[in-house]
Amino acid sequence: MYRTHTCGELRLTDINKEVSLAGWVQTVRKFGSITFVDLRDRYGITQLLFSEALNADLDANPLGREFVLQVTGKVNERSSKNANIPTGEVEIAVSEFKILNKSAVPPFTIQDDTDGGDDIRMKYRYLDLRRNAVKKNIELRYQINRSARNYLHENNFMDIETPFLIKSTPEGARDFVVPSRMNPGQFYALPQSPQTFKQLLMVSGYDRYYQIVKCFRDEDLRADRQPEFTQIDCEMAFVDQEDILNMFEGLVKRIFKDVKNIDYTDTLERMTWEDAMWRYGNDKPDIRFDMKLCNLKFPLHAFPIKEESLNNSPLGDGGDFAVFNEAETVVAIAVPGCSEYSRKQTDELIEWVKRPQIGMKGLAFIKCNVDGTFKSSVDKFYNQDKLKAIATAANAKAGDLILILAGGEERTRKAISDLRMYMATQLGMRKADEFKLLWVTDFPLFEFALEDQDGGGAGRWVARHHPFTSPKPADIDTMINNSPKVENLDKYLEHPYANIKANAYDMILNGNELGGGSIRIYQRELQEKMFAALGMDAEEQQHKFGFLLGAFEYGAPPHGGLAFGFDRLCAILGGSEGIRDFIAFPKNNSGRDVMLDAPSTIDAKQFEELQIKLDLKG
RNA sequence: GGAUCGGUAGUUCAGUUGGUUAGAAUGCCGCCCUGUCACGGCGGAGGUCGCGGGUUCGAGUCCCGUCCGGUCCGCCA
Repeated sequence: MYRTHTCGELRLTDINKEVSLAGWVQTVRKFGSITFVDLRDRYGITQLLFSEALNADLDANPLGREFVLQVTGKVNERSSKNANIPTGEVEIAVSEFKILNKSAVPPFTIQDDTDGGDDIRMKYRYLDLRRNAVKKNIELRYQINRSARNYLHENNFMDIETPFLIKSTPEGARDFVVPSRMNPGQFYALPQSPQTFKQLLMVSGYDRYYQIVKCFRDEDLRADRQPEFTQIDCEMAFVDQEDILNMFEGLVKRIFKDVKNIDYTDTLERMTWEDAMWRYGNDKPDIRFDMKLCNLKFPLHAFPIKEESLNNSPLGDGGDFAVFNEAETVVAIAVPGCSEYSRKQTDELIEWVKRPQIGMKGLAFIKCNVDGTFKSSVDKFYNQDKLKAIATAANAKAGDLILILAGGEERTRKAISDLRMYMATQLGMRKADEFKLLWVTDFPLFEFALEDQDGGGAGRWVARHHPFTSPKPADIDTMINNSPKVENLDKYLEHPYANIKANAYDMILNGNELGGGSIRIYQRELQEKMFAALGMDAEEQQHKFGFLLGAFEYGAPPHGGLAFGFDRLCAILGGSEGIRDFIAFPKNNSGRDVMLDAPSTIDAKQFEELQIKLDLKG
C-alpha cells in the first residue's frame, strides 16, 4: 500500500496517527538539521518534516522538485501554522521515506503563478496539468459534466453513442476526412455534430437522447475555438419550441446551482433575432449592460418591422453631413459617463474603428455636457437642437458620450456592436462574476451567400442554422410556393426566402453563444424542398441524405433539440475568455498539438496500404 | 487567404539614437542556517539575441525574406 491518506485530508483531529502519503515534491526548504518538504497530490499539499533529531539517518538532500515520494510518519501539530492551506495546522514527522521516482528539473515552475508561457506549457502539458490553476478548470469541467448528466438522466434522456467514422456531407464547415484502407480511394468524414444520427434516433423512438460528444470541424481556430470540441448534444421527440426552451433552461440553471451555487431563478429573457440585431447589432448580445443602439438611418429591407422608427429619426432627411446622407446605415450608442473624454481618447476610439478588423472610415461623437450643452465632431453640420434630438433618440443623459458610425448596413451594424462591447469592456461593465442568460429566437431560415465577394458571379441560399431546421409554420407556404431562384443578386433581401423565419433558437450567456438548436423538419416533402432551396437536385439529395429522407417515410415523429458548446460553457463559468485551459490536451491556434507534434507525416507503408500517393500542390 | 503583436539565460522579461565584456528576476548548482511555508544569507554556473540575407567602420537594435507563437478578420451548416 502506497498511502493511507491523500495530501489534502489530514487535520488536527488526526494528530498522532501513523500515516503514509505519496505525492510530488512541491518545494524543499532546508534549515540545517531540519528540512521542510511540501508534498503535493491532486487533493492538496501536506508539509513533511525531516528532522535529524527524530531520525539521524534521514537525508532529505537528494530530494528535488517533482520527485515522486512516499513517506511514513506521525501526524504532528505544527508549532507555527499556515492558515492558507487546509492542512496548515499539521505536518508529518517523517520516519521513513522512499523516492518512488526522480524528476528532471521541470522547464517551468509548477505553481499557480507559473513562470512558464503558453508555448512551453503546452509542450509540457502533463506538467502544466499538475498546476492548481489548470487543475481547477479540469475539475470544473468534470463537475459541469456530472451536473448535466444528472439532470438529463433525471429527465429520461438516454446517452447513446453515435459513430465517428461517417460520410462527408460538406454542407457547413469543412470536414476532417479519414481514408479507408478497405475501400481504397474512399474516405470517411469525422462528424461536425451527430445531427442526423440523433434525428434517426427520434425516428427509432428513443424520444430523449443526449451525448457529451466530440465534434470535428476543419476550420481556422480562435481562443474559443478548437478543431475538435465537445458538445452537450440533445434531441427530443413530441416537443415544440416551448418544451425545448423550458427543458434546457432547466439544464443550465441546474448547472449554475450545482457548480456555482447560483440560484438563477429568473425566467430567461427572450428576444427575437430581429430585435437583437436592431437593439444590439448582434445575434448574441451581452445584456449585462444597456447601451442599446439608436438607429438613425437604415435600409428598410433589413428590418421591415421598424419602418416607423425611420420616420422619427432625428436626422430627418439627413441634414447636411454628406457622410450621413450617403450612408446606408447610421447608428449610435450612448456611452455612459464619458462626455469628458479628451481629444486623445476620442482619437484613440477613431483609430480603433479604423483598424482593418473593424474597417470603418471614421467615427462621429457627441459629448453631452453636464451643463446640458452639446459638443460634437459634427458641429459644423448640426446645431444644438439637432444634437439634442439625437441625444434624446439615443437615450443619452448629461455626461454621456454618443458614438456614431455610418456606412454599409452589414459592416456598420457589426462595427457598432463591436464598439459597444469594446466600450463596455473598457468601462468594466462586463463582470466575470455576473451571469445573464438570454434566448434569441426566430432566426432567418436562410442566408444568401455571394460566391464571389466582389459582387460578380452567382449566389445561393445557405441554411443559417443547418438544413434540417424547420421554417415557422406560417412561412411553410412561402417556402413551398416560391422558387429559390434569385433574379437580381443586389436585391436578394427582397426575395420571399429572405424573410422566412426558422424554428431556431440560441442560448446566449454574457454575449457568448452557449448553444443553439431548432425544431427539425420531419416530413420528407419539406426536407426535399429545403435541400432543393440549397441547390441540391434530387440525385444529390439521394446520394447525400437518402438515409434521412428514407427514414422520414417510416413514421418520423415531430422532434427538435439543441447542442451546447461544452468547452465554452466551462470557460465562461470558469471566468475565462479562452477554452484551452479547460481542455486537458488542446491544440494551438495552427491546429497543432505541440506536445505530440501532430499532425505529422506518415510512413510510406501507410500510404501504400491506403493505396494513396501523396502529391502536394505548390 | 488577410491584419497585427511577439521571439534575448532553463523560464518570464528589460535592453536608450546602431557603439566597451548583453542585464534583472526567478529557476538551477555549492556552502551556511532548528520552524519555514514566495524562508533567509553568501558564492557560482548559465546566451548561436528564432533562422537566412542585406545596410553599416560597427546590428539584439535598421531593412528584406523565412520559420515559430499569441490575438483578430475572413471562415466556423
